[in-house]
Amino acid sequence: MDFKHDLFAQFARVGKALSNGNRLELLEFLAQGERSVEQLSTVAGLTVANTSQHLQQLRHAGMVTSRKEGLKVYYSISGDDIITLLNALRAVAERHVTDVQHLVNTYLTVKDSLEPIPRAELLERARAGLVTVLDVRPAEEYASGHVIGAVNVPLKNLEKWIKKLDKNQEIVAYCRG
Amino acid sequence: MDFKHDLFAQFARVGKALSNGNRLELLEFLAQGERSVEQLSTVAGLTVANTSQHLQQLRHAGMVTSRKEGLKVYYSISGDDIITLLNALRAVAERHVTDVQHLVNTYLTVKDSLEPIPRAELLERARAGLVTVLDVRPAEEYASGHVIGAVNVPLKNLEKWIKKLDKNQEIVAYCRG
DNA sequence: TAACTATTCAATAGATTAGTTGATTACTAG
DNA sequence: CTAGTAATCAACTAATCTATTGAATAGTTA
Repeated sequence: MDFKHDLFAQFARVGKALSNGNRLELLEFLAQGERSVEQLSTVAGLTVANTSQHLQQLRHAGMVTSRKEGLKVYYSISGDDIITLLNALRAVAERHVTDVQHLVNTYLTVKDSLEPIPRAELLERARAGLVTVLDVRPAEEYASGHVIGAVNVPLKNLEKWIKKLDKNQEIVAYCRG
Repeated sequence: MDFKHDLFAQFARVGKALSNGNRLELLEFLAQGERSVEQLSTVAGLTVANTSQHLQQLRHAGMVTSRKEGLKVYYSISGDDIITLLNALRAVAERHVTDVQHLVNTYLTVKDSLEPIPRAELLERARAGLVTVLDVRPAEEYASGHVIGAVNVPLKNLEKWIKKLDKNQEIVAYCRG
């Protein structure tokens, strides 16, 4: 009876798509909205060809869809369940992979916010797809100088989310370049 | 700035753990409760050494914990967030990987339930760790002769879940051997 | 039509992963 | 102490994956 074996092999197709850091990064950007291959390649620091291939793997796993418009091909997340999956993955990594906690703790402390950006500019940059916004406000558990989690905020929520924050509270965004 | 790169690489550690069908199968069994290496190896059809190595990868990714008691080592899922992650993964695979739908549809139809098992026996077998219980009742969308999803039910929910079902409705369980 | 751009394809080399085998460790029971 | 059991370790081969390179395709613009 190979049914079970085959079934898990198919589940693993989705798992494989998540097994590479660059693909996860691409997915996180795509979670913020539709992006062209070129945008994705520059923001992830990969060659265009390489990016294209990763995107095709993601498409093959059913996690992204593409649409051609003129010269450009725009990729986007293929459903909300993908976002749910990414969130679950991040949650597990943050809770259980000690290196993640270590990384976050050593690179980011509350005092030296990496790059305080005016919120208007932040929104604009996020729209342009050049920034990944990470909510790194310290969690209750760790209030004393260390941040515990970095949570990606999809673009559509960003606007609301910024308004909710105290004007004096800093938002730390991680951006390349 | 390698922070971002490193961070995604760590996230990918969890993804890698999910990238292999055998590991996913092990996780599904573990989702039903604590199991010894030997139990896991027989139920997944792997050698003990191979199973042990997979389990260590899972432990390294923080997804399972182990506890030694006498000669045996018992592994278990390291938190509810792992269950959440597995559910999210399954949901994506079922929705987006067409081969999964094809597999489920060709192997299982409503009429020829693979193995109708008396519910008492089912529960007992599940407790023994020899069965994976799949809820394959047809979803609304596909009501006409095909099942759409196979949902794994953790053991602790199984009892309640069985009671809720109409006595006449069949449960299809997939079991090895 | 010719030049140009964005993306994909195909081939390749190096790195990583999976499964097997046989030895080794840790523990139990006689 | 000896034999036996459960699990892990170590070494190895085959298979798969990643990134790079250069060529090919499809669409646009002059």
